[in-house]
Amino acid sequence: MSVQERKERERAARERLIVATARELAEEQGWDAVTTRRLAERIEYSQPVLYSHFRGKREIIGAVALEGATEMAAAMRAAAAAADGPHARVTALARAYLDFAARSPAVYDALFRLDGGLVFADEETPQPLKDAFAALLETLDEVAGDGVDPGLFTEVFWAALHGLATLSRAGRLLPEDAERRVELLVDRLAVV
Amino acid sequence: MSVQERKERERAARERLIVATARELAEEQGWDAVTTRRLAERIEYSQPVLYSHFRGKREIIGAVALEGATEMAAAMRAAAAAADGPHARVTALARAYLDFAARSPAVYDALFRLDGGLVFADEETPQPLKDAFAALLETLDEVAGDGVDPGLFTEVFWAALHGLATLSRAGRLLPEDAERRVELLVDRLAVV
DNA sequence: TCGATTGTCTAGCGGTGCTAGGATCGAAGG
DNA sequence: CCTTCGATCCTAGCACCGCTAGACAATCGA
Repeated sequence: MSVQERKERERAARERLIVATARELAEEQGWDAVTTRRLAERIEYSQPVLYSHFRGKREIIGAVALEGATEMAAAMRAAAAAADGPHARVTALARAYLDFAARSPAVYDALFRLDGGLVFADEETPQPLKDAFAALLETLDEVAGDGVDPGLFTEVFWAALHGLATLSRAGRLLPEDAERRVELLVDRLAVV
Repeated sequence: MSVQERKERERAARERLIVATARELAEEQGWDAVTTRRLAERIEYSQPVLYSHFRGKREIIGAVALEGATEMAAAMRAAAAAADGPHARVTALARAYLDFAARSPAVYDALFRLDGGLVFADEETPQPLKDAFAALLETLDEVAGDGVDPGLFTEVFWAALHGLATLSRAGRLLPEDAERRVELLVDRLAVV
């Protein structure tokens, strides 16, 4: 059975290569540049190989998104853990979120702007996505305020961050005020 | 000169037809379905005619966006004017914004999600976009709070609304809590 | 009436996501 | 060791995309 195991290992390695390459290409030149032909050429296989791993381009985007969700959750937890006190924790969380969106725009797009065929706010939501939301919730729970459902509060806070992230990147907000916007948002939304 | 005037009128009418048809098609089947071929067929002209009015598909999206910005500004002003007191005004504004995004998703996408070649937060920003931001500012000015720049406050509030609008439509937020999210957002952000 | 200009269309270019079908290669059985 | 056979991969091609060159017809001014 060792032969078959080796093949499966190789196959899994190639799948990781596809996802990693798609991500690279997307970060370098944007998702529009991630065509099945270019992607296939970069991994040095022909196009149909991609379709033996994924149903289509959408699923590849989804795979990048899941990978990104895990990293994002880790980044947010690390930032929150390094801060003292509720207010500082929330600020650090917000900065980490926006930082991730700014540093990895392609991954952020895969997660929240493009259609990666992922299901949200549902039982069938993949674990990494649930976990990213949980990472937000952990820190925001303590500043939701009395009588306010922490889940609801997290949704609103998340939406605000998402709005800042997307509008900033699209050049629809003045870049120099980014930090002031974060402070205003945290000061107003979080109940300390 | 009357012949030339007639021709210009007809040309302008056809341009309006293009924009209106693109919008219709986008609302019916999404922007992906708005191809130059389909659009040309619907207006009963050949493809190249589109390019005698617009540089490309992107500019058509931009035209739909500008049209939408004017309507959105009017809707927000009407909603705010019909409410009494700062808190009610801001709530009405937020509802009007989210309502517009939900009712006209294609127009909202043209405005804020797709690349319509429009410039934001700049001197060259088209008037309808400036005016839509002004409509937000007018109502939010009175609830920005002491020592907070109304423009900055408006950006943050707008970003929050944008986040709610996009995440809701993408199925990333539970639909049934929409109203509660608006209330929470307004209660926290607006200083009355 | 004739030439020039304007307007529109047909046809086609290089690209996209995706797939059918044939070639090739390696593992298992005689 | 050789042969068979199944898995694996690639070539070639589909229908569609945004966009444009160049042919053609209609209209205008001289």
